[in-house]
Amino acid sequence: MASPAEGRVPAGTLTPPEAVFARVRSQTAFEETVDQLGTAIKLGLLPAGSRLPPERELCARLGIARSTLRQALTALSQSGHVFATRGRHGGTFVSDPQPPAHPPSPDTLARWHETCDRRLAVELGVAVLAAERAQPADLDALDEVALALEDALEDFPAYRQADIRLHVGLAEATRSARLVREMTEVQGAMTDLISYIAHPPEILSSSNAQHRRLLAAVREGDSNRAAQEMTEHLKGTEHVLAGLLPGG
Amino acid sequence: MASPAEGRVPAGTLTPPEAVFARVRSQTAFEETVDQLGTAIKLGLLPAGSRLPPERELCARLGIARSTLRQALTALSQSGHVFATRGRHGGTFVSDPQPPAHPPSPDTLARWHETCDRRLAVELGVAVLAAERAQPADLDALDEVALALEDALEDFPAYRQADIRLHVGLAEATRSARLVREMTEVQGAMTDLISYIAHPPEILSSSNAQHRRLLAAVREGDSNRAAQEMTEHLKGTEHVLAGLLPGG
DNA sequence: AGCGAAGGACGGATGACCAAACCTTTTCTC
DNA sequence: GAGAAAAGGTTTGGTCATCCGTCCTTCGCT
Repeated sequence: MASPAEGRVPAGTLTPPEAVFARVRSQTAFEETVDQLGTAIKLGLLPAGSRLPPERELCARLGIARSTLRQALTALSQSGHVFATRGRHGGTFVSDPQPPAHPPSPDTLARWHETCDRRLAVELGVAVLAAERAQPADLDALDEVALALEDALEDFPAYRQADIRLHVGLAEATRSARLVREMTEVQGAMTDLISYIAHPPEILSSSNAQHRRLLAAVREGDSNRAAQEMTEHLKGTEHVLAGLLPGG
Repeated sequence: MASPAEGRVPAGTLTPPEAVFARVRSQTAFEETVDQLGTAIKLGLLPAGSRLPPERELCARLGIARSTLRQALTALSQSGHVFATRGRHGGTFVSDPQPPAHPPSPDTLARWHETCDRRLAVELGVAVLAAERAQPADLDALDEVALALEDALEDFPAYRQADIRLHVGLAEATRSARLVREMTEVQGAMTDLISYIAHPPEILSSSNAQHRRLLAAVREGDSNRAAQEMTEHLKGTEHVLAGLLPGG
């Protein structure tokens, strides 16, 4: 290496992290829109039957052209996730019921470890910040969701739905838009992994106990304990996955 | 709301999170490349004087066309961060010395809170996973960096440089490419905030004590304590920022 | 002298995205 | 019943980022 300024490389940094030259691949606006809206629907953040804002308003909010938004909506309607009606009081609506979910792709399955790692980071950050910042009103809403969870031990779709609301709600309590967004992305990825494995009520029940302890720690503003409970909670689902997925 | 399927919206989800309709803005490949390489240079991951891979190889690694890469390299060379020499054994090199850094933009300053939140999540996740997964070789390398930190109390640029190597090294110890990438992004954002504020040796010294405790916890594989030490460490810099930046 | 490896420059093809206008359907109101 | 209003649906044309391939220029090594 005959570089002009030789021999100044500190030991240990001779090889730059691979991340430096990693693929820089930006999705198109179209793809991002499909993902964002599709995930919101999949997670129930946009409930079945609900109406999306009018296209002319929505494209402004998303910061894209109407034609681009329409491409995304066309894709979502072809996959059966939304449908549109014309005329006054028409609009684009979330289908009810939703089409059956696709089984996870081999690619998704192969990267499940990465997904869990990312989830750990997001959820841990959320737990700590929520413990510091959650307002009483937030906590009351979260408690209500926790109650719904207790009643859904036998109905996994309903359970998962409430579980998502709990985790996203916790993220909202941090008042960080970024964390809310990352939480929804991560929950979307987790849903892809989770939906195809069995969830006996006993596991959901112990998961609920962890939820309760987590919320208690958040209510007390004890961020260390919140982080601890969250770690334990996540390890639980991770162990379940490890037992059922390849390379566990 | 005269939707076809009325009255099915669960209480508490009547208003979908704003994140659902948030701007979906993808950077261009050109911008992402400038950011990725620029950040790596700014952080010293690509040390001053070092040579980048040949353009024909680099564009393949980054997954972009050569002309796009050249746009990015042109931008970086116009800003003085790199320069190119032609002919055999020529190449693109990181400038030495680097051009002076720009002062943080008002926009960056206004969002410093968001940056710190994101940092918390990434670093916390890294701390926990590093405690679980770090190999003895990783730990030895990290200890070496920690030693360099001790000797740099009076020289902030050198200190910061070693600090970055410590945090990125910790991320590498998690074996998660994603976390390494997020760590570099976050450190880049933090550098923008940090470089323009005073850092008395006493603060750096107490920061070093936290580094030592953190590494000890990681070495013992005690992820809870690692998370705790990391939280404390980050709160330190956050308090310093809060005292000096608007809206603290 | 010439070969080879590097950066540098050009030109066309493609596709994503945007902007603006216009059409069609439906329902509400007068 | 005749608009008016509010929604989705359609068309068109243009801009710009990006890709791909080709060729040129420089310059150290053999």
